[in-house]
Amino acid sequence: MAVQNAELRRAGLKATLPRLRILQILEDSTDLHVSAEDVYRTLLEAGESIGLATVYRVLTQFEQAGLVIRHNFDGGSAVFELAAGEHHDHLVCVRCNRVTEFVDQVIEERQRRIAAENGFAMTDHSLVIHGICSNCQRDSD
Amino acid sequence: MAVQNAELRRAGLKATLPRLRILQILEDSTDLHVSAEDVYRTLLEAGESIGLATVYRVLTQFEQAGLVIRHNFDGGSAVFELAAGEHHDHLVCVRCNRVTEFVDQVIEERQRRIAAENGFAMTDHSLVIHGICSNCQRDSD
DNA sequence: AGTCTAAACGAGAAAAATTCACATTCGCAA
DNA sequence: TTGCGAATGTGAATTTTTCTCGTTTAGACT
Repeated sequence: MAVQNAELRRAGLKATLPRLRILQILEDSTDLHVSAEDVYRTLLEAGESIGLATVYRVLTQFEQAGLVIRHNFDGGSAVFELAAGEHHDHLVCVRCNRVTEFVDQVIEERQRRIAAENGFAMTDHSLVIHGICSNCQRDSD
Repeated sequence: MAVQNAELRRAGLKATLPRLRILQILEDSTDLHVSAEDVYRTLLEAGESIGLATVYRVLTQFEQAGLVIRHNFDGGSAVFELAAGEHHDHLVCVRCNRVTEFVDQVIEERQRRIAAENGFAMTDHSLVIHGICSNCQRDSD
């Protein structure tokens, strides 16, 4: 609990109760990628009375502070992931939506070069490979 | 006009008036990436009375038929792009939202390998590099 | 050309995701 | 512990997209 407190301070955010709870939920989640609704539901289940608007606000603040990364995998709703650890990209199963992470230094390097060649100061990038995961291939007709 | 007609047939779609008009708009657009609203607005300006729901329906059908590709660059609204030509990826300016396209065979190849290594049957992929374009860098304070 | 039928359409309501407005509450520094 | 500006909760508003359903239309077959 004191840990999260320090994390928020380091990010330049006041350590308010909603922020502490939401950060805790992100850290405790077994699922790497959670939506605002997921967080809100978890809060309700825990009996906390934190508004959905606050969840959105806090997640956006976390994103701006670099604590989390927002992904728009499918366009339905955005999902958030703790920014802890190094950068990575994603494989998303188009059948079951399972997400697998990977890192590839060759791709990272090419991206830097491509941005430079096009005069872009790269701030970020996102690579999503869509496909059918091994489980779903097996289950298929 | 007969050209679009044949294109729709080839895609397995009836050549209805709304579909012909929307396909034409996509082909005529100077902007490579247009939203459903963009298409709708263009229709209104041309005095056509085609409903917004139809625009969404048609764009989704076009996507399923492989005529267009849908992107969720920012999460606001989806944008569509004619699927004509070869696959490419995107550089998006975080300031002005200008989009530049690029192709990199090394990255394409690595992606195929990564999907295979993870047991994924790759159906698609999308790589977006975010950054500040040269124009916006110059304009900056 | 005329007729039929399933598919497609238009309008507006509805749903889903997200943001806003504003009165109240809270964190924290003095 | 008190005060103030920042943050929150509620509920309404926006934005984007989908759904419903009565009407129209494209294309096959006279």
